[in-house]
Amino acid sequence: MYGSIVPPSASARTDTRLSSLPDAASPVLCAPLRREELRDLVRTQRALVRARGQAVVREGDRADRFFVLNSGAVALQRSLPDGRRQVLDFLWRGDVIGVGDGERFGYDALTLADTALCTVSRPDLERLTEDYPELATRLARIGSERLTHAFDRMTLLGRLSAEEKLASFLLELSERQGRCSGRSNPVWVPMSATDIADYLGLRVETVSRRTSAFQKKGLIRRVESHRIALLDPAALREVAEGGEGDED
Amino acid sequence: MYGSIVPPSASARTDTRLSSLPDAASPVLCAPLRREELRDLVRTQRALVRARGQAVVREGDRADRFFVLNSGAVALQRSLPDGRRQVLDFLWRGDVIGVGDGERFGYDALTLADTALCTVSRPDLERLTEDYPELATRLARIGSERLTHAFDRMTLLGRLSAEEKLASFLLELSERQGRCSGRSNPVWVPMSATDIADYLGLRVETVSRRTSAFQKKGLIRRVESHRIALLDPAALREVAEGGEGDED
DNA sequence: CGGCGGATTGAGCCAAATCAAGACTGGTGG
DNA sequence: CCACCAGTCTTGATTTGGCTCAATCCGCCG
Repeated sequence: MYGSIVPPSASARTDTRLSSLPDAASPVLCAPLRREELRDLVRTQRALVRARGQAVVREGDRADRFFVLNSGAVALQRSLPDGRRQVLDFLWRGDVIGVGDGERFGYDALTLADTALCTVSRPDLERLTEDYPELATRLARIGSERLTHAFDRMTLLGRLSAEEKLASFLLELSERQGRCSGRSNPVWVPMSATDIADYLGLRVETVSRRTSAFQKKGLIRRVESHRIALLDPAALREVAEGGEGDED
Repeated sequence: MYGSIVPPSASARTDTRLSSLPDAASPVLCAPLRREELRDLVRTQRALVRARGQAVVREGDRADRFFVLNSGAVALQRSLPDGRRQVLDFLWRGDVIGVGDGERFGYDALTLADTALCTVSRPDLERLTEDYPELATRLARIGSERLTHAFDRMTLLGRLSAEEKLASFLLELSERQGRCSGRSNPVWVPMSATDIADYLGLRVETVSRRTSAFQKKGLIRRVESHRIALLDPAALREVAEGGEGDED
């Protein structure tokens, strides 16, 4: 969107050595796994790093592995034969690829920035859930949250205006980054305007125009490369909920 | 849409006596449960019937029960404060409400026609999954299918034209009814045009216009009350996939 | 410094929304 | 049995939000 892709604070350290994982509390702050579970995981997991724009999984791949994001960002997406694209979700540190999926992945997963993840085979995870029943519960919760989020997204895509969509998107980014990394206000926006458009069911130009309009109204401010400050989250919330949009 | 709501073949027989359930193969043809599982279920399940337009669950209700549809049809939906509505899914005989949900339901479930369902409490179902581990697998599969379907729907809502949406909808109805009741061609359309519009992210008038256009092109024909014959499913498929739409 | 890909901005257009009548349907009561 | 009523569907006229097309502009990188 504006500037080069630089992770918010984690710097370029990719942090892929698995041995460092269980001790480091931070990289898995909102991951679904706990220390003792991770300790067992380490035996079977593999770490991997993907540069920006690489595929982690492809639609149709056998879903025989799970992935947990340590850093970076990933987009889940579907592509139509004629090139149209729908971004299904953006994934952040601690998010998981493969939970709640069936036999095969139903989407491509592409990195939006340099990304470090670790991966566990499905049989290994199944074995783990037997040793740690609470883990199964946690995974089920993740699945249900994904579904609830999918319902949110359908409502957004089907019924919100461009302005409402963009406001919702910014607030979602903020909320989600607050949960995962603690810093929710100058929001990290690693994805391109095209990615955002494909997430919201809009075109790039519309995203650009609405972003400019928000900035002109003083609701947001572009602070640096790929970062946006929410100057008036309350007003943004108002816009997102369908408030007239004429009160400035 | 046109005419009164009459279930496709099942007539008005509501079939709610639970004692009849385990023996009758037909009402649960595509249900996730098997005979022996159902036999145990019968001890704890309750049957209920809802007239057209009734709520089965409300958004925010504690998700402490599961529901299985025996007959009829249900819409899952979200409502925005200003009255806008998004239909998340239509449910048919054999479909389940509550699988993959978290602590609380994230949607209203309303009947589109007179509907018979049975319900099991969550603890009872959990007990059952211990006795029949395969049932847990089946429920997981249902959950993953719901998620995949949610991804389909996002793509439809975000990226398809009105014409493509409607064609996809008709084919989905046909496919789903084929799986559940065996009869896939004259499709049963129990929901109102408004419901369809809210499912596809369109307005009623647009649904009506596009339906008329399909009929004029000879792709479909309204055969009777709430039933539509797909005269040329291949052409409909072509339209749904983004075929130009000018070949008639 | 110059070129390239993505972002922005402008002008005009078009698909779907909106507004506004009617027509049909099913249900009700006389 | 029919007339009427309410709700839904259909069709037409018009508006409009977001798309398309087309220049730039800007930041990044070689």
